[in-house]
Amino acid sequence: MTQIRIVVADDHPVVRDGVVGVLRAQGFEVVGQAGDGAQALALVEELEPDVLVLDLRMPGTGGVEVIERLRALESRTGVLVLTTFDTDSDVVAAIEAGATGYLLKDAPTPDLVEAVRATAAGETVLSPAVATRLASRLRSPGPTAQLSPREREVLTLVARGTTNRAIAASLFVSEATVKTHLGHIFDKLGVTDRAAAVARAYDRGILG
Amino acid sequence: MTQIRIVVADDHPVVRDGVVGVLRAQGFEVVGQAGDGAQALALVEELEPDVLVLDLRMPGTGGVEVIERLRALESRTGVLVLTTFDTDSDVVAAIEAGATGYLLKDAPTPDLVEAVRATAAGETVLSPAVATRLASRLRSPGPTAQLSPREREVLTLVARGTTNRAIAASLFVSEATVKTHLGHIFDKLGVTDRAAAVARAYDRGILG
DNA sequence: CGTCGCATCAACCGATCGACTGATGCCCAC
DNA sequence: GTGGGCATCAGTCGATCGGTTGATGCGACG
Repeated sequence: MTQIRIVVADDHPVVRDGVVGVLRAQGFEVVGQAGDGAQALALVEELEPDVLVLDLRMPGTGGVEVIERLRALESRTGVLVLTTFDTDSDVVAAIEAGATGYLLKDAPTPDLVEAVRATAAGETVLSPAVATRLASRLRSPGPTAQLSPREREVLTLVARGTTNRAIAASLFVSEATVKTHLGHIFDKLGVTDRAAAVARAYDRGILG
Repeated sequence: MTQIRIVVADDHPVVRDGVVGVLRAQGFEVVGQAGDGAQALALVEELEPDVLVLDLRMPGTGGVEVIERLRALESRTGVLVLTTFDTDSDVVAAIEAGATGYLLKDAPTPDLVEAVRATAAGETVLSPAVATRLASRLRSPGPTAQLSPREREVLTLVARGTTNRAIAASLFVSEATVKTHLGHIFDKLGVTDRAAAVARAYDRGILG
């Protein structure tokens, strides 16, 4: 079979070297490395590799944006997300954007190798932890809801200790509006007060 | 000069391989690898390397505990913390426990190499981001204060949306006591309400 | 032995919050 | 063109919160 060609994108040099080393040792052909999203995009467009191993958290152009743009370009490169975090927002955003696979960095090396192979073949691979998270997301449609931009804006201010009145002033709306937003936020997050809402938001990666 | 002997401890196989690869390529002698704190301790005791490259966040025995035990054993091995996170609590705990150096994983490879060399020589090396954090900590003694165990307990319940009265019942104290604790928490975190306190606690790694 | 941090409690008060009900305008998708 | 999500607003009400001041007992540290 033809050798699988790979581009690795991660802003951590150490991690990048590690992934590259592991993949090369397994006989894959690593044709390019990127330290941020923009480089990754350019490399993939130029080299058209079979697989892009991608970290989500990168300075500048983030991983999710990279995936979206690749999909927009109808790239045939499979995207294997390899990241440290498994917060709801990250996972869901990546999968929705069109990631082919999602692996956590604490995955054993053989799993990584197998995931790359599967990604090249167009198969979807998910870390057990990620799969569990997605499954639980499907099970409970209630707390699944995403916050609207305005709601996130309100919640961000709440997390800073801003009072409803001050939030209203800050956003140029009435206090009643702020309260309504907060009520919706509480519903969506399944909590009953602002302190808990902030905590849930952090847990889910909405804030932080 | 004699070759520098190193043990690498990280629960992420990919990262571990990366660090090991980089260090070996630079001519260091990696004499052992560990995937958790207990293994790391055992290896350091047995092999007495010059440097232990240590991830803080590991399952079971965490990095900070490893450092503390090594210091208790009067080990002469230098500890270079190499981790993804730079939250206040992590950094401070590691330094206080006796870490020789503290580097973030997004450090360039040459910096890592140099840091290992410095650590072996007993010098303290800090990531710029970490150094900044420490400096700002010294500058502002106010928000430096750590929360007492009881205060953390209260704050944890607050983050769950628990009401003061319910917290009081849960901890078998009066509501007045809870309020007093909360007042101290607000002072220490430099905030004025519970929502902001929760947010700050997450930012500092106290919660989460 | 004095001091300091921690944990505990009291009582008061004004400000704020969150629940509830009900309503309007907008824009997009089906 | 009808429904649905989003953003906007109103008004009321009881519950709660947060700030304040003051006080006690305890252990640690010097």
